[in-house]
Amino acid sequence: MTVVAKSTRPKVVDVARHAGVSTATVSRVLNNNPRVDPEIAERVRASLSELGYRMNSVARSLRRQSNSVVGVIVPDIANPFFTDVVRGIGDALRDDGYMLMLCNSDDDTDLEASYLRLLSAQQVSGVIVAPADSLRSDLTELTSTGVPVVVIDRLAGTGDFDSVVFDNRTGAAQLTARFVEAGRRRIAHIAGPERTFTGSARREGYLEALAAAGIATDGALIVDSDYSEEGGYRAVRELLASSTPPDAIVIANNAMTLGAIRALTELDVDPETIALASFDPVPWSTSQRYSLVVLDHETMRMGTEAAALLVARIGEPSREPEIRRLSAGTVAVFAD
Amino acid sequence: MTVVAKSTRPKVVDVARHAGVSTATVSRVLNNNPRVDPEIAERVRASLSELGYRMNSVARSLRRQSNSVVGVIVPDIANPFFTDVVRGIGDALRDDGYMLMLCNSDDDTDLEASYLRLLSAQQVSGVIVAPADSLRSDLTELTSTGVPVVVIDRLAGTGDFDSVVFDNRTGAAQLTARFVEAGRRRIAHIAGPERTFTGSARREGYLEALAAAGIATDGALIVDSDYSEEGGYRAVRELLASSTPPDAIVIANNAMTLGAIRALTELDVDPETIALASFDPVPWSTSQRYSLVVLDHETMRMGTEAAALLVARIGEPSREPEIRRLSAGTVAVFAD
DNA sequence: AGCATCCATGAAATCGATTACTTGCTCTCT
DNA sequence: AGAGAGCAAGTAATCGATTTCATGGATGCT
Repeated sequence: MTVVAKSTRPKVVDVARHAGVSTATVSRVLNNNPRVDPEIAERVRASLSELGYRMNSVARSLRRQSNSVVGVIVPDIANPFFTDVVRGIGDALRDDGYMLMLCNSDDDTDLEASYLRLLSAQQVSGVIVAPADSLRSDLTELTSTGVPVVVIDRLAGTGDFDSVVFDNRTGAAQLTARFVEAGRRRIAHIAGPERTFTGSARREGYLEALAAAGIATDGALIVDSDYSEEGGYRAVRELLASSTPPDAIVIANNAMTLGAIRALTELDVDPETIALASFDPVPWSTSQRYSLVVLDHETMRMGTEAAALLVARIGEPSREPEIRRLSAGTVAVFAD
Repeated sequence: MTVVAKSTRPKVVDVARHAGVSTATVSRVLNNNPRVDPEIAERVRASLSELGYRMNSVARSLRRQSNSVVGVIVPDIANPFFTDVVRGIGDALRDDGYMLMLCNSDDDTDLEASYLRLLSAQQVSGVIVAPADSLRSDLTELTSTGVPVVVIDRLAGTGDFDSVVFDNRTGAAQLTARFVEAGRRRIAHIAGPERTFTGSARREGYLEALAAAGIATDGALIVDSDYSEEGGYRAVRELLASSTPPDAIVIANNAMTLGAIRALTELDVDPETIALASFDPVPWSTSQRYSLVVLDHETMRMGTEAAALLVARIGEPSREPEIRRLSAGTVAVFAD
């Protein structure tokens, strides 16, 4: 028989009135402050649930000057690599009571910058960012206002930030060496943009492995591309147009690998004549026609490590910045 | 030669002092209120940029009683289907100045409920949720506190919410009919959970198409599964163990399709003897061995429509709830 | 008994931006 | 000229929870 009251959210002051105590006491109960009479605490808790009290975190954040939100900026949420990383971050941070504010920079530095500003305005506790470019300058805006930042996947400028990256050079060298051991000699590389951290490191690893094996570098076997599916597609068509086509290709990321496979399929290249190697997870891939090995980074781990670094920095803002290099990873045979 | 001041973020009152005006005026300038002298506005803007003022959105949200944040809850961010939807939402809402708070419910109703509470506490402007289950009760907690909600992909309870869903029944019927026309007769169905909206609708469509074609339903050809890759794998092994195996399979989602392909590959089934049809995008898939058609929903559109509905409801909270049924989609030949 | 301690509790300030209300000036119209 | 409209700008209240500081009662110690 209760009258349906205008459903306005009860506030601490309402609870206080209902329980016959002050707002301070209610707040103490809400925050499990032990300095409160158990009996009164019980009464407050009763009022709390009777009135259906729901905390207003905005008010709390304003007063506490801190938030339980962490911003995450990735270049492309549709890329399984970043999806995995985000999952890792989310799972790890949930345990510490943080929520994620996810932003998709689309590899656009301006958009990224605007998200950084927005996140900073939201007073987030910290930001984890996979930079669209090597944009040290923009990140300093955050750090200068004291927002903890962790950079992932690609390093930004010098080592002033906590970072988590893979050992891309060694990884690329591993993949390349694998081909060498298998007797391949015309090993091509579809490279990521030279200006990107991962692109240049992977290229270096490839070159290094060739040098170590005493195989001469052939400029025609290195195609600069842009990490896109379409880029991989075009690169393969370019490589195969040669009179002396490659017998193996080390491809710098997963999207380009898909494009490469599409091109091979379209050109109906004999699977026997070519082998592929790629970086990053391609969990939804089901190609079984062409030989493909991928570097199995522990992708989610990049997320959990980043989360750990961020939590550490939030707890101790003056820590020395730390760069964690995750080992190159094991080679996973995807199709052979 | 400037002394590095303790980098404390300037507030409106600081800007006001610096520009020799009141905080009200500064606020008016910040909000582009036209009722302010252009000259003074200019002076304020100068102070604003000179001091490097950065809005504190938490304070603004508290005062305005609204936020420019929208919560999004999906069962699995790693699923390309939801990734696309989230992209659609994000792109659409960015234009309206909203940020996304992304939550991964992992198909766990409890986790989902806890996220709903958190989002509500964050005073988000609205929530877009793909329910883990048909959990009407939990969503009412949001609506009762007046938080606009849009339900996507799966309907929740009766039509009390704005929703965007695909016409799953018709879609399943289309896929099935396609097989019938191709002369297939033993058409199997790997079904999603009966209790899910999509699972039951897709099953109905399958049955409906068989009935329309006058093909008797064979219970042995319908395998109940759980939308997981592993579930699809097991289902195919079960179907193929029969003495009269199917010549086509309509599979209720993308993850199960991957499992199915894995099973077929492992069993080395002759691609000529079986054809597959599936729902939802599998953008990273590159299987070309088995014939596969997928229903090409406009997945991102589900996101943009949801965003549009949400914005409409935020603008007019008393709107009549609206259910948008996106057409079944066109059949896309993935590999044939 | 008398005084110091301790501690539960409450009153009120606080976080930073917005905005209802007020003030006082200018301009117009009679 | 004087009343009233119109408007820019300022003062102070406000959003809701937390927290500092003050208060008073109970306990312990000499």
